[in-house]
Amino acid sequence: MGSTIIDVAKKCGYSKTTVSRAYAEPDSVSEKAKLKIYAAAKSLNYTPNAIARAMVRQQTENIAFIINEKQSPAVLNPFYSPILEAVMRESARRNYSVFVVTNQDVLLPNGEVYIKKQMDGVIFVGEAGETIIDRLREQNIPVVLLNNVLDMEDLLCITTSHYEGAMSAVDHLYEQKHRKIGLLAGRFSPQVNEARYKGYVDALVRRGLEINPQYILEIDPTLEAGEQAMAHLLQLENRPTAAFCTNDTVAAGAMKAVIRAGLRIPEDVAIVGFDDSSVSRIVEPELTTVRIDMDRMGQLAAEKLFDLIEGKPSGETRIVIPTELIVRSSSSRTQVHLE
Amino acid sequence: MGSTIIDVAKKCGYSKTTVSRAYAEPDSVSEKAKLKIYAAAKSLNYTPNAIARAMVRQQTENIAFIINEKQSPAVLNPFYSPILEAVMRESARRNYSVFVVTNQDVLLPNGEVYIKKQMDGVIFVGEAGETIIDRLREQNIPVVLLNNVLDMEDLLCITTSHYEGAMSAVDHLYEQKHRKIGLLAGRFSPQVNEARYKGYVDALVRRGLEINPQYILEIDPTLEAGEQAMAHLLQLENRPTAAFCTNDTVAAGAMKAVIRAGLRIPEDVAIVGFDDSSVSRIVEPELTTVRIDMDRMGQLAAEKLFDLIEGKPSGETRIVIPTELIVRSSSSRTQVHLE
DNA sequence: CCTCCCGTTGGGAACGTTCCCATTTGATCT
DNA sequence: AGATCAAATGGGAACGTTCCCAACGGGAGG
Repeated sequence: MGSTIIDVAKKCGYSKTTVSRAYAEPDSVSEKAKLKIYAAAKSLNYTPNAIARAMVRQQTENIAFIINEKQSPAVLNPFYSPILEAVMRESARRNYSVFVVTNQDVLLPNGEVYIKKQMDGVIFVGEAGETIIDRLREQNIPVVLLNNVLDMEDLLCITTSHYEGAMSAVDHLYEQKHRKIGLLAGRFSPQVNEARYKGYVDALVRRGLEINPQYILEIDPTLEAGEQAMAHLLQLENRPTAAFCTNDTVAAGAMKAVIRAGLRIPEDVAIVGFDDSSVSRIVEPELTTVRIDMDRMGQLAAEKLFDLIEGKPSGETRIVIPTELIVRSSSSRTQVHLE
Repeated sequence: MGSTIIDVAKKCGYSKTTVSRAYAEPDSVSEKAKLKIYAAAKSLNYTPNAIARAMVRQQTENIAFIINEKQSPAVLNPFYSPILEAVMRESARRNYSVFVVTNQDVLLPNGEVYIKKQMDGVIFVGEAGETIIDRLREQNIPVVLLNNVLDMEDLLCITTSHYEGAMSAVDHLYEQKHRKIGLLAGRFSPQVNEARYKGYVDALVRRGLEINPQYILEIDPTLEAGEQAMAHLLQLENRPTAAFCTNDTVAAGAMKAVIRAGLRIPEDVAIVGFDDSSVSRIVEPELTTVRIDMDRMGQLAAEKLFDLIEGKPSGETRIVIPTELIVRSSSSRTQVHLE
C-alpha cells in the first residue's frame, strides 16, 4: 500500500540511510541528493512512517492531555478549552501531537490504571490520583499536574492563586460597600474548594465582618445549582446584597435568579464569579470575575513538560500563576460605560 | 528501561509468542500459562508496547479529530465540544484513542498538506479542502466529513438541516406575530451560510412578506459582532421586532444590545439563535434556538468511521441530522413559567 | 495400538525506520 | 604528489511486537 523508504531509495539511487537522513537531518545531505530523493518520494507518494520512527527512536512525539473529572460527561467544559488550546499550540510548535484522553481511557473498569499507548509525556488536569502518576513514572513518562496539587517527589504542579483570587473578589465587594456577602462554593477538588473558601472567610474576617453560615452554600458547579442556591439566598429574611461564586457558570446561574426575582444587578445584588471564562462576557450585565490566565497555564505546562521530556530537570515543583480581578458591570455600576 | 515481551517470556518460561497471545487473544492460551505470564509481567512492570504492535499490525488504534477553522484561535469553541465528546466516548468504547488536531498540524507553512502521524481514520470538521482529503485517501485513510459537504466520490458527509432549521426559526417568529424580522448571519462555511440564509428568505416569502435588505447583516460569528449588529438594527427608523441569529453566540450578543438599549426581550424584541449550545441556557431570558444534535452527530461520525476502518463500505454519502426548534423565553413570553 | 485431530506452544521472519560504524570522495595543505 | 581531513554516503543490526508455519502432546475413534 504505502511505499517505504526502501522504495524511495531504489527509485532515486541512494541508500535508505541517505533517504532517512534527508528527512531527519536534511543538513547532512547534499542538495543534489535531496532534490532527487524528494522527487522520488513525491512520485511514489511516500510519507515517512511515524510509527517505525517511534519504534527505533523510542520516542513518539506524542503527549497526552488527560482530563480527569468526576462529572464525566462534561469532559470538555469551557474551562479547560483554553488550556488545551495553549497546550496544542505549543505542541504543534515542537512538532508534537496531542492525545486528548479522559479518565475512562486510562482507568480499567476494575479501577486499575492502564496505559494503553506510548507517549512521551502527560499533562494531567483535574482530579489526580497518586497511583496513576506512579504508574506513569514507572514507565518513565514525565508528568505535569495542572490545577491541582499533589505532594509527590519531583512532581511539578501548576496552579493559580485561588486563595488570593477569592480574597480579591470579596475585598472588591467590600469596597463596593457590601457587608452581607454570600458564597456559592462549587464543589471542585478539595484543594481548590478549601483555598477559595478560605479566601472568602479571611477577607471578611480581616475587615472585621462576621461569617454568616446562612450565606454559605456548597453546591455542584453548574448553572442550575447556582440559580437555585441564589434563589434560596434571596429568600432569606436578611438577604445578602452580594454573592461571590467560585466559578463563572455558577455566577451566571446566580444572575438568572436575581433577574427573575425582579432585582437589579448590581444595584440590588452584586455578583462576582471566578475563572473569567467565556461565560463572563456572555451574560448581561457582564460579570466581574477573577481571571485565571488559562493560556499561560497551558503554555507553561507544555513548556515544562517538554523540558522534562528533553531531560532537563525542572527543579521547581510548584508554580502558582497569579489571578487578576476583572471588574465589570455585575458588581460596579460605574464601570458600565467605561467599557 | 521498560521491559519487553521477551523479558516476560524468559521470566515465566514461556515463549514470546505465547506471551504475546496472552494479551492479544487470551482465549488461545491455557489458564495456567496466563497466570504465570501475568504474574511475571506484573513483577517486571511490563506493559505491551503499542508502537511495536502498531508497526506489525499496520494499525494504530488511533483516529484524528481534525478541526479546521479559519478563525484559528477559537479552535475549541463550545460548538465543537459536544461533538468531540461523543467521538471520544465511542472511540474509548472501541479501545481507540483520539488525536485532536488543528489545521496547523496538518498544513505546512507553504500550504502543502502534511500527514505527520499514522492513524486509522480521520473525522474532519469545519472547513475542508479537497486536497487534504485527497492526500488522506492516497494513504488509504478513511475520512468522515462533519458539518460540511464536499462532492467527492464515496465521501461520507454528515450535516444538519440548516435550511429547515432556519425556516422553523423564522416560522416560529412569524407565528408570534412578528412581521419585521432581522437576520444576523454569521460567516461560516459557504454551504452553511447559504442554507440558513435561504431558510430565512424562503420562510418570509412563503408567508408573503417582503425581504428588507436593511434587516440583513452578514457578520463575524462573535458575541461582539452580534451586539454591534443588533445595536445597528435597533437604530433603524423602522426597526425590526425580532431577529434570527445564525448561532447562539451572536444571539447572545444581540440580546445584550437589546437589554442595553433598555428594551425588553421578548416583548419589544424577540431573539432566536441556532445550535442550542451551552450559551442558550446561560443568557437570561433563555434563548429560543434551533437545536443541533451534536452528540448524535459525533456518535454517528465515529460509528461510520469505524465501519470504514473495518472495511465495511458505508454506501451512503450524505447523512442529514434533523434540527429541532427549542422554544424558550427569548421569543415567547408564554413559555417563561413553563420551564 | 495406531492414527487423527485439536488445543497449546515455539521459532523465525517481517513491519519501516534510525543509528553505529565504515567507506568513499574530493578538496586542502605541505 | 602524497597525506590529511571533512563531507557525504552505505550496510547491517536493532527497536518490540505479530503472524505464519511447524511441532508437540494427549484424548478419541477405529
